[in-house]
Amino acid sequence: MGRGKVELKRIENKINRQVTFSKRRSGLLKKAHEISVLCDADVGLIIFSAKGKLFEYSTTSCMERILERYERYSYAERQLVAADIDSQGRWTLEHVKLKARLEVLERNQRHFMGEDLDTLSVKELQSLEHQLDSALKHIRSRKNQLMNESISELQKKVRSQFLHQGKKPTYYIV
Amino acid sequence: MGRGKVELKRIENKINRQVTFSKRRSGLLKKAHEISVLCDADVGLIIFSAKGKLFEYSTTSCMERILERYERYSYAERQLVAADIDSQGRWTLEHVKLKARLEVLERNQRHFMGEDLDTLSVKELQSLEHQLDSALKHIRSRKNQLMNESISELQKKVRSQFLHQGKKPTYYIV
DNA sequence: AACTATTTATAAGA
DNA sequence: TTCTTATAAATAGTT
Repeated sequence: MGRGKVELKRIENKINRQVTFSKRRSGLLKKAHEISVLCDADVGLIIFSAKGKLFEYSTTSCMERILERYERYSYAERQLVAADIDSQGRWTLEHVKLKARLEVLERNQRHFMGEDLDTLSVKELQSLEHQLDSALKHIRSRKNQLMNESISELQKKVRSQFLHQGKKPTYYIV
Repeated sequence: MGRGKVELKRIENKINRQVTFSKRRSGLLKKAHEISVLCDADVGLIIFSAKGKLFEYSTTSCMERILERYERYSYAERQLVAADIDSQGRWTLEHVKLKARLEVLERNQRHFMGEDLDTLSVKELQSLEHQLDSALKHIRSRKNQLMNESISELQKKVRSQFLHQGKKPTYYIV
């Protein structure tokens, strides 16, 4: 659709690729919305640009809802092949949901701990790296804040001891 | 795109709706694939038909991977869903165990993401810091390994082109 | 499941 | 980036 045919392969020119991404992204989101309205379907669409920026659409405006539904569906497919979920009732559903969720979290956690990295692509590793970098910044900042607070607290104590009891203050390395 | 314009609202005729769903579904999946190839994007698409049948596409052929990446991005929302699960829960022993584990994992995960640090002591913060530091080392090392492998692969290709076709090799910055 | 008249998406150009 | 426009592609209605 356009002045020329395009081959289905990565667009080498960076500018072009970015422009095409922007155009096709909006087209895709639009069509996702259309099928969901016209045909009463439940759609979830996640797009990460090459740079890692996230775009999303979901019918219910709640992606988590559809992801859960997906997890449930695919987990059920995997684990309960022959089982009839309906006949086992609500407990099974809840259970399956929890377990699916747990699996995702556990896998995630391993990644956060630098384990189980073999299945990740360079792109995914980079995303993880940035996330951890940013987390470390927060952690260090909080740690420094706490340490500074405790230093101030100690200094205050020492000063008041000095003033009220006429003792010579002793300083500790903290 | 067709013999007539269509209004953006649910197609009332059931047959029509189903046919349109089938046509547009394949169009949507195709376009999702195209943008991912052309523009180097990572796409996950989930479609539930009105009847509840699942159709899906994901760039890496591994939906779980992209969902995880998504979860990492939009962490805050997950908390709400977890709360939702809690309120619906069935209090069986198994459930209690699963949920306890989930809670621990989720709390942990927040810490790994540098969130919710207010309740941690200096010592705990230091331990977290070291853990993340070490995780980052693993991640970077794995990333570098993958990148080096792909560089070697490319160099091999370039060399073989040179040897077998008598072409002067061209070197790119990778 | 095919066919085609039209609409829609979009590649290239401005 | 945004708009314009020629053309490719998708698809609504039909067979």
